[in-house]
Amino acid sequence: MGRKASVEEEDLMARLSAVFRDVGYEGATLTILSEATGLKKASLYHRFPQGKEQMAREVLESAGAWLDEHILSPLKGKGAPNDRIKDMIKKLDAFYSGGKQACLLNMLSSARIHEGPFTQLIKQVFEAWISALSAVLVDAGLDKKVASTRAERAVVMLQGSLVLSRGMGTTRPFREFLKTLPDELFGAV
Amino acid sequence: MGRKASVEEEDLMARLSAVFRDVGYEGATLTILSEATGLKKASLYHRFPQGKEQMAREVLESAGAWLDEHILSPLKGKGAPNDRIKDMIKKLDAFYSGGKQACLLNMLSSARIHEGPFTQLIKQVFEAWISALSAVLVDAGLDKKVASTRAERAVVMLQGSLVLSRGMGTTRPFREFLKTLPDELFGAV
DNA sequence: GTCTATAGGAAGATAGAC
DNA sequence: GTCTATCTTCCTATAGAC
Repeated sequence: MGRKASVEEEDLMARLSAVFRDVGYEGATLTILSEATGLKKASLYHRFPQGKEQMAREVLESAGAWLDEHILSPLKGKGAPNDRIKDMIKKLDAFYSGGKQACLLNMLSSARIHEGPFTQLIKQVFEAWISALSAVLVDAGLDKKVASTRAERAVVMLQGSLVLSRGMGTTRPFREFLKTLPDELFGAV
Repeated sequence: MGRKASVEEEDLMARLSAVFRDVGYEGATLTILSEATGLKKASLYHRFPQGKEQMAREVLESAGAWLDEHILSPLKGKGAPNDRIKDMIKKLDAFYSGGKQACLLNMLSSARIHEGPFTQLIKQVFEAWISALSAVLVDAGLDKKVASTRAERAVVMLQGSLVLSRGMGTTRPFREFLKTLPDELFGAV
């Protein structure tokens, strides 16, 4: 881990990411991105020769890598399934700032850009997420089909709770989602 | 119903709405809106003197009114709760084109616009929706608190399933949501 | 690698004819 | 009410100094 990404690089990505998560691809102007990073436009173009599209793509790739390292890998660990889920919930809470920050996957999948270079990447991240969650449930003894259905439903509820949290101006839906997630997954309803 | 909105007016709103649902507020340029409606920019400004912001606001109000008339009112009808939900599901399927079209409430809540004039409206629509759903569940004999929780969860899953459908390039999550909705609401899990 | 300055074009918005 | 033509502003992107 951290094999090549320096701290400054990670910080740069985090700042760019925050903008895209706030206002989406079209809403993220170079002026805003410049202010958020402290780098002038020309400096951003030095780092990202292909401009905003490259920024969004690298931010998305970076988020995918972060998810893989901090969420999906631990999910594939060797603790009890219930503990692994609890660990994930803590990470999710931090990653989405308790429901105050939106998800890149949602905010970037509306890009008006020509047939979306993000489309495939977004799809892959969703699939990897569902797949990893499903594997944990299979470990917990659930039927493969049931595990798959519940894993996808968990991701659906994560996304939906973030949408409602933003739209209703309260983090309650997201917090409620995190609280009920173990039961939703393991079926103790 | 239909007390003042002419057919052409409704059609205009539907076309504008389709654009905002596809590409969001920032992504919806006047050029795109013009092409989608068949009206030149100046004609759009004649109808909407305050420009794009007014278009988005009226589209949102129009959608709220549509929801109220075609979804929430029938939900408050006098049939069996289960039938009322089934009726809603049919309407939702049509309204979201089987999961192919996104929700305005999600696509417009990212508007980079100054503190969002849509914020309050979006919140109201979410609340009205949850409230109406909750009332049906209370009619069905559920505890008020439980009804409220499940109603909100249904809206969460609606939004989440639309996000996943768009992001994964398949309407399956949305269709799956519609299929399981009655059980999710009435608790026959 | 970062900056100031600016080019070039697309965006939102308006004037005025019909 | 709708149009063509135009204005102004903002945005993306580049040139070139340091």
